[in-house]
Amino acid sequence: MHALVGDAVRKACSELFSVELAEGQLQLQKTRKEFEGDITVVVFPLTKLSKLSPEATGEALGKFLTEQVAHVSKFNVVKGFLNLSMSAEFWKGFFAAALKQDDFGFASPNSAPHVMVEYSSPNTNKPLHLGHLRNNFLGYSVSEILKAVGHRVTKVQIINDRGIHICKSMVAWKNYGNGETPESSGLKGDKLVGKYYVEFDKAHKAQMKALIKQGMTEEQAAQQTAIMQEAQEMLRLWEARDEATIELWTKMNGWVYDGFASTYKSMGVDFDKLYYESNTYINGKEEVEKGLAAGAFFQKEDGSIWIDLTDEGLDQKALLRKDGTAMYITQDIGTAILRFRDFPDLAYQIYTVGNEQEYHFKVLFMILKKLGFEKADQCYHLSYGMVELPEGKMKSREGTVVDADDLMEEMATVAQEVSAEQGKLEGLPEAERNQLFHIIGTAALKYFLLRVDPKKNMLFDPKESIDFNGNTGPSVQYTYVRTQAIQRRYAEAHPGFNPKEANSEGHTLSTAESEVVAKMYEWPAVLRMAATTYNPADIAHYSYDLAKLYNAFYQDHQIVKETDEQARNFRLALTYKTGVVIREAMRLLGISMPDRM
RNA sequence: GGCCCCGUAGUUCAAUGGAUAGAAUAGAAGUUUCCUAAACUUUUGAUAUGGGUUCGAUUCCCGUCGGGGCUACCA
Repeated sequence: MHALVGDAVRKACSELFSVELAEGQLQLQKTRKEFEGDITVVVFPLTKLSKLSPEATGEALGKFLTEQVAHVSKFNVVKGFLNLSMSAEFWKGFFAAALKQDDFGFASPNSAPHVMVEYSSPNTNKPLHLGHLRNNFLGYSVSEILKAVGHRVTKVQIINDRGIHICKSMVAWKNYGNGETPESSGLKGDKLVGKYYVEFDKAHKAQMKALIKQGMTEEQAAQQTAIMQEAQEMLRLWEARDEATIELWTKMNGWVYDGFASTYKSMGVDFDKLYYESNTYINGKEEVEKGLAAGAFFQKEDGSIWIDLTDEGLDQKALLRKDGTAMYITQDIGTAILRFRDFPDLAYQIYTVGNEQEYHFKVLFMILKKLGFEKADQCYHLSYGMVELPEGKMKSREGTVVDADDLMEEMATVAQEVSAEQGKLEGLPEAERNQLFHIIGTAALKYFLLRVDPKKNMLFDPKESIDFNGNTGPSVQYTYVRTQAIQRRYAEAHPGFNPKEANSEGHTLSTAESEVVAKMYEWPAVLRMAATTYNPADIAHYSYDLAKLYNAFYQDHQIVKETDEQARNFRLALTYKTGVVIREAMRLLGISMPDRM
């Protein structure tokens, strides 16, 4: 429609005003719903060419377009806006074509370049929390959206399994754990390890207090506590491959992975390949050595290796410690290069990481460039905002962290309560019901987190449970369930009915019907936009809009009971296709559709 | 201190420089002898502030005020 009208307006301008439109002078937008029409030409930019008032220019264009262009049936001019209406045949023709196209809106698989999407990337010393949920849902959804527009996608995560943080948990477990295991305690593995991370912090704080009393400054004390020294010693032992340390490390990380696996399963996300920092940090060290030899980096007297980014307006940045051990950024250098080596056809990679690390990635990409890495420009930081609580940022020390498992479970409970209130699902076996509650609960959560522009910070209030009414996941699910229920009902009396084949040639579309069709028409463009901006929120909003229009249509149209065969066939087809588009759109958000609820 | 991001109905979110700033929720008023009311209909209510650019600014530029983040030989 845009292309059709765009070309026509260009032609009109050259014939009416004898000028060629420059890029940017042609402005087309969807007509606002207060006005009559489907597509609007913004006339202001054209007045300079036409040398007429905005109104007169609009009238002239409108007259030309309705007379000369097929499918443009009517026009009206309001101020400087030319509203064009497409003909009924245009909408019916579009719907008939879309109906038969099972992959309507989607590009064919592997028709676009191979991309890698990194997300999740947890530390292995504590359980996943609300921030990880936004990260995982976003990364998973962006991957699905990229696949939908034809990319081959490899989903990965880098597991931060190495470093002082895990050593802290290890020391605390060794000192205070009495051999406790997930089996003996009944705790999920990641929760158990997280518990000892907190234990470490407690002991460390207590020891600091004592040292400060003896006259040390806070900074000194933080370095000097016995337990901190022990953790640092453990890190040294780990890098030296000390057998007992590696054994403990392997065991505790194993517990964490078991815990994560169950959380990921509950979230409905997965990965094609895992990278472990404990492997990639070695590559990073090698790359840093190479860079030093090539003169990209420099070494300080104490032996530490740095990069000078002051020319770029940034600071100097350490890349390797004086004792030669790797830092966070060291392994990131190695990982980036390793990934392109693992997948030679990789066009680019996307890092789904919070916006507090924007500086880190800016520096990382600059380092890669200085190293002469040819794919340095093919790395993109998909930066997303934090999830804030009413009292501000989540802080594990203050116990204000919202745990991922707890939250998902709570959402399922709310789903159960809502369902019970309305007396639904009573005949269903318990296992099936619980599965439904999980599907509905996670839908509410995913939609809540994905409907917001990823770049923006957002607020979550744990005291107010996430809504199930209005612009929410369950509400969209409900509409889908409605489309399925109607089709089931019709099939009872008419087995073998195929909405794709049913004849509705003679049916004239009502306003509500054509609004649903017009919204459906937008789907391919919405999907492309979401893919180019890495923004699942576009898809969430679209799904809700479509569901809302369908519900309005449903409200005052008979479907199964409609006596006119052509009208009934059309409405059944519309119901079928709306269901398909909603299901596919929500699938791209990682939200699955129940058959009933 | 320096750098970056954000201030939109009571609240949570929308709005490629375009029309009368949209939704949801909360508040008010309605709709179930008819395919599931997690729905539908009506209604109240907002661009922090002062300038500038523009035919036109929530959007772009500058200042002020407010909020957040980064600025480790932590990850």
